[in-house]
Amino acid sequence: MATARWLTEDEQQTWRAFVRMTHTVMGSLDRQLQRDAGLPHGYYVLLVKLSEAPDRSIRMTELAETLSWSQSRMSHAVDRLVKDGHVVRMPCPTDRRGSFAILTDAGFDTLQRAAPGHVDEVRRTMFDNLTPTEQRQLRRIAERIAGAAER
Amino acid sequence: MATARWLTEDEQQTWRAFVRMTHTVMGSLDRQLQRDAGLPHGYYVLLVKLSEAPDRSIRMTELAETLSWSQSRMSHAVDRLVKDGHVVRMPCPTDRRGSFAILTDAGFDTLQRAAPGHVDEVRRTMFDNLTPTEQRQLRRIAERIAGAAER
DNA sequence: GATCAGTAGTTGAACTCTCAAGTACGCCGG
DNA sequence: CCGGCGTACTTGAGAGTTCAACTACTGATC
Repeated sequence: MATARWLTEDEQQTWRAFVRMTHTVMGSLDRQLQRDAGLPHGYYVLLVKLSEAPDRSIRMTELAETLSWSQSRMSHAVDRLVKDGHVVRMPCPTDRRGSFAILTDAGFDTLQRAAPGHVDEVRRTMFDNLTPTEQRQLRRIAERIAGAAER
Repeated sequence: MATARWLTEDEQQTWRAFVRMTHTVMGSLDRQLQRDAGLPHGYYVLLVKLSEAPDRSIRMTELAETLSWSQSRMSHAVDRLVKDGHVVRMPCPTDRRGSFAILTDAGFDTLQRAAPGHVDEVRRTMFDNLTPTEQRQLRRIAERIAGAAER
């Protein structure tokens, strides 16, 4: 790569602002969810995915793929959620290697209690600071960048 | 908060794209730096800050404030960087409670070796996917959102 | 100069995430 | 029906982060 294509002053500023943005937004969110529901953001998303699935249950591997998590991470996370009573595991009847994670009623309750505060926090940190135009721009940019990484 | 202001479908999509973007970008960056320099992204930034400071040294508290880190996190991080020989601590002569973190030559070398790959990764995941217009838009949005959180 | 709230930093435990193995099962080709 | 390769997890150790003490010092007050 010889002498790398260095960042221009403007790119530098953009990059640092981007990093600050992600840390402030994700940090606020994590703290809010931890405080109000005792869950990190990732675990909240996990529960949301389960709540949206038929029978509130998803195979571990599929869940891991959906969230772009490693199987190991998923296994540890479900361990914790089982301990808390938010989730139960069920062996897969057709493939004895596999198992399902199933959202319990208690888990669903936690989700419902956490959701309003979560939405407020998302609004407060993001949408309240964006004009409709900026929101469209951000969506387009985010989809482009996230999409590019998926190849 | 009564019945919360729910997210519209469009906001929902924007939000999920945003989360995907931050995870893919920050994830790639962390993996790249971990692989090539044995450092998480935060530690890289820490070393960069030190390298930009007069005498390559900064008071612990000031460093923590600059990075929006807790003092505890800073203390643990510097522990690790000292073990690796990237940083040394020096007691503050005028305030015996305080101490400086100082970037060593070895730390500076690590930084210089890591920088080109890091810049490439930033380009690859971000700037290569943005038109100049989008880059301006992103900078403005990021500064706005990051700025709003600072009050 | 004794007191005492505040500041600077460290420490240890609990938690999450990653990475490398390990276990158990499914699915083949021979 | 039996190796052997791939899949679906699980496990354990190591590293980073947070949170709640805790130590040591400063600066202001009386």
